[in-house]
Amino acid sequence: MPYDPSAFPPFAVTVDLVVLTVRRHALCALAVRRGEAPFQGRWALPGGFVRADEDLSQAAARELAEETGLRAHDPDSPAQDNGAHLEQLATYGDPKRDPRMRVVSVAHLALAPDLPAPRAGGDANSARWAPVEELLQQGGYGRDGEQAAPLAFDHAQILSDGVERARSKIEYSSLATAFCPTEFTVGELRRVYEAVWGVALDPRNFHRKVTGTPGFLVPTGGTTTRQGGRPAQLFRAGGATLLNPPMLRPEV
Amino acid sequence: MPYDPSAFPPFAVTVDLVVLTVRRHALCALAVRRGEAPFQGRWALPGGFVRADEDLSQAAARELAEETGLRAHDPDSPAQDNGAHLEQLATYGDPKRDPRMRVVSVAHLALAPDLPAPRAGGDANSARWAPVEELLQQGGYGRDGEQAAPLAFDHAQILSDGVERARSKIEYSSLATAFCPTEFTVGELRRVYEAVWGVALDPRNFHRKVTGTPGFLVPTGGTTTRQGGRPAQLFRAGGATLLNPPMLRPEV
DNA sequence: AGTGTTTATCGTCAGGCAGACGACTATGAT
DNA sequence: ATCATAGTCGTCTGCCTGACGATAAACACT
Repeated sequence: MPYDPSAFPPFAVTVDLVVLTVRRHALCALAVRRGEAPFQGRWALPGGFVRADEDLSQAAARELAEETGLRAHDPDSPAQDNGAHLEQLATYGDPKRDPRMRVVSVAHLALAPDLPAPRAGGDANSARWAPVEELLQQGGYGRDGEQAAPLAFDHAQILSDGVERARSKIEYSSLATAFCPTEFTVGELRRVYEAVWGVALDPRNFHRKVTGTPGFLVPTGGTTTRQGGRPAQLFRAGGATLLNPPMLRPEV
Repeated sequence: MPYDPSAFPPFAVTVDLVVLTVRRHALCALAVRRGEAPFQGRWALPGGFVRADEDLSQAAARELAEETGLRAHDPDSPAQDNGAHLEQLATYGDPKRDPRMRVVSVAHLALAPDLPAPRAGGDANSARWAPVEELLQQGGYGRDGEQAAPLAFDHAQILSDGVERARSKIEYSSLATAFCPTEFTVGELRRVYEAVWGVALDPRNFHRKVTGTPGFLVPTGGTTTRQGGRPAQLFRAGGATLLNPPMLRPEV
């Protein structure tokens, strides 16, 4: 059977980003305000079309840089620089997910340390970090008394999937360090786990666990008191990516 | 900015399937022989174009049924009928992955019990179950002395990712039962783990573990001697999908 | 200077689970 | 009858975790 270009329907392909960070003890996601129909004025996940000569991961990295200024890690290289972790999440292709046309969106998950205010084309009003609970709740009112309209398109589902991926992945990998600055303390890392999982962890058992896992943390020699209290040792992320045995998420 | 249909490049979107099963103590994948260029005559993963009115999971289920006759489970329903497990794996969109045009492929992973010979349009010579090692090795010769040419396109990468997903997922979920018929013995389930992981497991510890995990296995009351030796109890898959604590894959 | 507060860090102890492995049971094959 | 094969039940030991006590080192008060 010869190749027939009319044998398949054309699609638009986009990348959407779930960019997560931890701010003020809460798991937050980057949201942008839509300036055009459909869903004009509603919050959405950042994203855009994949270009003709671009790989999917390249498109995701480009969108991430445009929205946050972050460079993405190559997932295969050691996590040494200050870039964000970026990985493919899932692909969403319901025929009705975009009322204009057939769009397949390849969602990606990015984890970033706490950043300064987002810059979206210089318009501070069109992008923000919002707690994921606020973005995912149906109805109700957000922190500023603003009506919490649901996210545009199927972005609530995408965000929910991304959060669940992050929650499970910090169990068995060292990914939680992607939420931390280059140097961090055990307590700061513990507060990441507490924010992402929404639970309280025992500081003593947590300290024993993370410092006892080979390759997870590397002491830098320095200390800090930026959290108050007794000075804490500073660490960098070690080379290990898989934690064995994993961190255990407390029961419900 | 108004909606501009020329603002994005058109893509073809396909689904490719990694269909795994366990045959003769080996993890096998379904491969089809390509009848047309490019890669004519080479083995490839089954797959096809997503239709204009179809969701991605629908397209994957349709392709699975066309290739194997299996109906796919709804991933949210209990695994009671004899359908196969089907889940989205990852999406591959390198601009050069198909020399003809820009194709984005949404790969799916299917796990099936041992099946009769595959039927691909009635042509028994164009589809087969092959051990994944054989499909993934570069060069060398397969079981029948046939030159083991690499899989077409980037299908070796897709297959490799699918196998890795299956290997890790049977650790913390009850998915290994998807490789078994409706009723199975503990020994048969253990041989599934051994084939997928490529290791030997202690039959006594394995028996203690799986029968002691609540909701994993439900005894049917029957017994069988189809494996020889002492009659073994028959079980069905229980309702539990997540195993906590997980099965532990032995160290390398 | 002393006291309280906060955070970090070390230790102890009991319970649970996994790996190693012995022992016994119930079939079919020779 | 004996053997080979597979299944099932126990035991023991070591490791890890959760629960918690205790100490250390900073800062903010008074």
